[in-house]
Amino acid sequence: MTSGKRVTIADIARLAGVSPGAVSFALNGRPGVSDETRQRILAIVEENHWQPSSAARALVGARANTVGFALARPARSLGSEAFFTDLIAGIESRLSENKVSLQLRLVADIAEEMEVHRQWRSSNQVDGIILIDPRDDDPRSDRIAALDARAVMIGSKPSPDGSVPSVWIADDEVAETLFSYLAALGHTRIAYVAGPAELEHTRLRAEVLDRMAADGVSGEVITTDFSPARASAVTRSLLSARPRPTAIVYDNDVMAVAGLRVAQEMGRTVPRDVSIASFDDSVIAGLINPSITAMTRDTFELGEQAATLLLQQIVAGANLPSAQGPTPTLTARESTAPPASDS
Amino acid sequence: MTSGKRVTIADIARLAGVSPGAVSFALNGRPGVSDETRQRILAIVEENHWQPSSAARALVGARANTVGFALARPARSLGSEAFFTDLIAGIESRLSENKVSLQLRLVADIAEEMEVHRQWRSSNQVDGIILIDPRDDDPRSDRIAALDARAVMIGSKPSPDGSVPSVWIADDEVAETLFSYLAALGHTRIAYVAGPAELEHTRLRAEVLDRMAADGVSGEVITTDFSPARASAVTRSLLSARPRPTAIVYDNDVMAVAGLRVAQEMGRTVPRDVSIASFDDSVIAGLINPSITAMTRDTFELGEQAATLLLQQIVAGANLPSAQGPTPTLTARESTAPPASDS
DNA sequence: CCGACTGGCTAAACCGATCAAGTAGTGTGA
DNA sequence: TCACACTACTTGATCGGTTTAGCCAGTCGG
Repeated sequence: MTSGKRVTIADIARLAGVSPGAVSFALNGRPGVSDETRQRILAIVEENHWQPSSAARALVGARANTVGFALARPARSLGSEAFFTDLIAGIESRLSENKVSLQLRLVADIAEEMEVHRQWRSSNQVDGIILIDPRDDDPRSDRIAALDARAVMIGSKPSPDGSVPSVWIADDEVAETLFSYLAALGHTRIAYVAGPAELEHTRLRAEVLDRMAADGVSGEVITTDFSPARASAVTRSLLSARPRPTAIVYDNDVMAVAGLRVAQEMGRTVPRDVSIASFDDSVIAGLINPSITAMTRDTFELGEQAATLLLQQIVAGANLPSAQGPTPTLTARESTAPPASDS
Repeated sequence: MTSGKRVTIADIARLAGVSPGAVSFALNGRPGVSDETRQRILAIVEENHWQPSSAARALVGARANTVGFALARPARSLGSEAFFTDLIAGIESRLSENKVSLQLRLVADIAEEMEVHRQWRSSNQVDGIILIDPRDDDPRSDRIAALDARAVMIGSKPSPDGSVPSVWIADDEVAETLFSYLAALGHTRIAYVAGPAELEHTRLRAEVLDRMAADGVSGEVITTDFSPARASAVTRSLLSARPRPTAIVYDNDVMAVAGLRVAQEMGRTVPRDVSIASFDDSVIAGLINPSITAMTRDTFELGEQAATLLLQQIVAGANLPSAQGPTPTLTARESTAPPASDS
């Protein structure tokens, strides 16, 4: 049907009997053409299926209708975490509504990530950038400012003024909710099997547990590399110790499942002998036997909110304030109960 | 530091004392400049951190160094399947090595998918396109040909000549492996809890089970919408029927976990009373108690292979033959055993 | 009745690369 | 010595939009 040649603004102009400039004015809703002419042009555009060339637009510095996301994580490990798929799906879902595409790129480290940001910016390939995994003294924030790019950081707290605004989840509140729930059930010895120590949320959650010593809860924090193997080993030694914890909280659902299995292999009944909970929820956590108590966070919505903030900033052409993301809620399931009176 | 103005080929030309055209020749390794001049130009390029403008390149029809992937799946459900994250990670991993980006877009249906393909093509935004979920009489193949675009289909069989080449996983062989394994254990009544009937691999797998009637295996196929709720309901009725199956195979791990739980709730011991297996593996499948026998496929590598084929086609400027993807292997775990002698 | 202003449009420059065509300058062969 | 080829460039067109400057006709104010 429609053969090779692409329909350009010049074609439309010829058909409408006006100049290319006039067509551009009409299309972009700016003054310079009469309403009558505008309607005629728009009709012809419609009729001939004209599509703007994003390359040409990008060249003159207009919108690229694309947002970039460079991810500095090991590619092989991404799949085991539903987090990223949900996040990306959420981001994309909001972007799609606005006919904006997502440019995804896996990079080795922060240095390469920043290099990619520069390329994207300098060639006008993206209108905005999404950042994740904030760290202390993050070099990316300054770089983004130097590039004069719009961006959002997905993190654990509001950004300081002048740096990249964030969409954040209050990890301390999340920890407060889960640990308090266990304490209210009567647990006084709680172990927290965490991720790597350098992650911000690990620190925030551990601090909450520490503070609960005031309420008579003795907490123990063990950091891991997130691997199920480590989780199994840690669980085994926790349950062999004396006195042993009556509740174990894991940083994610995969580790919790691994821990649950170890407990069962050691002959403990969950939740009678030990309660188990996770900071991360998933479909599986609710299906397993016993189902696992977890903090449910709406990662999809987190992605949507980040995309929304970014799009708003792009339209405004300026930074906007940080925004709090969806608040995780406690989903109590079968794996938690008051501790057995004897222990 | 490096302030606003972007470094263009004209800047480099001025610094090197040559014309912009000469710089272009030097950069693209084509004849027309002396080796000496070329070296000088490249040094200046390096020194001044010149970066090509992809917009300008795209405008003249050169490579965009981007590959497009429009996904017609409900955004909310993507996260529960590790498949997509792994696939995308695999694709991206190979693309990154070649400094190529992935343009991801979620769309509502095939019509919108094709519309996006047209936009991408007509504005030279992507060099190639990835397709997934082939269907009978797929309209996308013709459209891709009309756009004269490079593409790969991720599917279940080699593509017919002239259409979009595929990277495929032999779903019939996969089914053969798993069903035969169960038959060899002594199972003669096998149920298959499948996905939607319109998916190609559902049909292929079901056909394999049907053919096994010749070997004395009576199979039953129940299609679902992939939801754990349906899987639970189906499992409950399967295990209440008489005679009931001694083995149940699920299309993915989430459904298998749901089925396992139902069996346990009904007082059946797995695998003594009923064997359970899945066509899809995951970390969780190996951690759960009992761990679930599954067909392990290397989705990451599948993505890598698809990206490789696509990149090769882009370089060649022509279609290449379909290629077989990584062969899934059986991972036997605790959830399968010979059927109890009585039943 | 003249100048200033305004609405509606055109012409042309521009963005940053690629590439075909053209032009010096040198060397080669008859 | 002239034609010819070859090297090493330069010039200028080109892609498809956006945008500035300018033109013309009509209107208004004084």
